[in-house]
Amino acid sequence: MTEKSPVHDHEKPSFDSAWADIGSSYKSINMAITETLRTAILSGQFKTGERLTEVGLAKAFDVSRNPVREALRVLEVEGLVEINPRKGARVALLTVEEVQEIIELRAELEGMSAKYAARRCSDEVRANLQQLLDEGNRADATKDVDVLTELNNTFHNQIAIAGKNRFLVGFMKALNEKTQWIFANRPEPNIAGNWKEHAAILEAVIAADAELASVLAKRHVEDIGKEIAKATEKQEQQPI
Amino acid sequence: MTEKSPVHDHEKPSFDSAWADIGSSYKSINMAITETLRTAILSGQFKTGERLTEVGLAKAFDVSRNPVREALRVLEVEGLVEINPRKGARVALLTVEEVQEIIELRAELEGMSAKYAARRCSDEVRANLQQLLDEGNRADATKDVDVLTELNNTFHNQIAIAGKNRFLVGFMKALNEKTQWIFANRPEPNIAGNWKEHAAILEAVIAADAELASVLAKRHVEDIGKEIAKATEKQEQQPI
DNA sequence: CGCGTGATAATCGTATACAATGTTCACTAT
DNA sequence: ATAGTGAACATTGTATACGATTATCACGCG
Repeated sequence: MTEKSPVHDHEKPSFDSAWADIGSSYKSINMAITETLRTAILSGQFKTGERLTEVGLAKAFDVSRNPVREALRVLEVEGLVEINPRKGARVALLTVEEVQEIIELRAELEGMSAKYAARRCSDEVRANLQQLLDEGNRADATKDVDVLTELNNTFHNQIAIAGKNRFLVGFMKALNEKTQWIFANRPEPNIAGNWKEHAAILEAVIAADAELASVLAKRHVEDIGKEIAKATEKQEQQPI
Repeated sequence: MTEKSPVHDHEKPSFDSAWADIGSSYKSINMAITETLRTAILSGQFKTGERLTEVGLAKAFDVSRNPVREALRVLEVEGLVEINPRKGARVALLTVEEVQEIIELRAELEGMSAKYAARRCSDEVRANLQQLLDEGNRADATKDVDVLTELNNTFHNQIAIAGKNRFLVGFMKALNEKTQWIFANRPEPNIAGNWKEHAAILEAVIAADAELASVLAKRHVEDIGKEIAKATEKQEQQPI
């Protein structure tokens, strides 16, 4: 499924020693299935509410049910799958209230993250952010949409990482995924032209203006929320 | 393992209809093991870094390895267990930096939560909080430590719920668990006498003073952080 | 014609089995 | 003695098998 590192290197047998040491780029089937399923759900390939039977997925991936079960359990914790004992699993649903709550929280955390980033980013990180800003400005000038969407994605992650709080990074990753998921299940994503907002945030972070960065980042997400709200109204439905 | 609801009640066969309908208080073995393991880890029964072999746990619970594997995968997502492919699982480690980050984030989120709670709590919730406040004051007056620790736990959860954001509730639950875990792996928990801080927060929430509630809640967690830092210094070690 | 009812099929929960990989440790050569 | 080597053991990864529960659906009764 993936290439495995050929070196075993006689790493010290101690189980206690920092075993984050590589060697294992090995990916077990359950991990591969987890990732595949996750992206399939987030991209809308699997519709919300769609049933996910173990044998069905097992056949689709041509594996036994065990790795599938483990993947489903993981995705349940992540909130993407809903499992009912002895009933089965399905892609989770998102109510409009939950969508609002996701955006609300994401706005706060993005603001918090930008604040931290502005306060804490080292010269090295600052340089990276500056580079990201330059690339984005170029891509924005030339209307290079592909590069722009790519940069849009890295933007949020970079800000989060610059904030130097692993758990905040994790939470924001989860919320970003959910936002992506929301867009995948709504009409007209239609964002991507908003690099200027990102640029303003980056500039504030680079300038170490924590307060401004925080406000801009929060507002940025709230704008996204308005986009979603508009798109939702245009449709009718509730449980998506 | 648990009593199962005797009624089947001919629930409608539709898979799409709100199937959150009970019927299933059934708890599968993997869920039971997940919960048992989680509390064992959080309470410090399993030391951080301790190895968790599948066969070992399977024998301990007298089940096959499958439910154990699923439980371990779930706990890995929750951050309590660390799994390395083809190496095995062990109870996760917490560095001092991570402890700081947990507290930092918890302080922010607790403040945010209190702010939301103050803004949003309905009359009914307000009444519940008032009752919680009264009970706590009584227990504090009579130095009833058992009741007090109990109330301390419900306090944070109640505030979070009153904030009306499911994802914030989830995140804070995770962070609270981790805080509990930190204390379990440090000397002298030694808190429990701090009901007065809780009381002040509750009063602010009930009075709908969002700003005050937010500041008090944040500071409250920061105080907890100082307790932890003191206890940590008193020891020497790093990776706990 | 609608509604309970039982048989059948689909699906989940768990156990067992086996292959692949990793770890341990005695043994040998230097 | 120490470091390398390889065989035995331990552990994980995955597949298969079987029992238990749930869903489906045709059938007979009112």
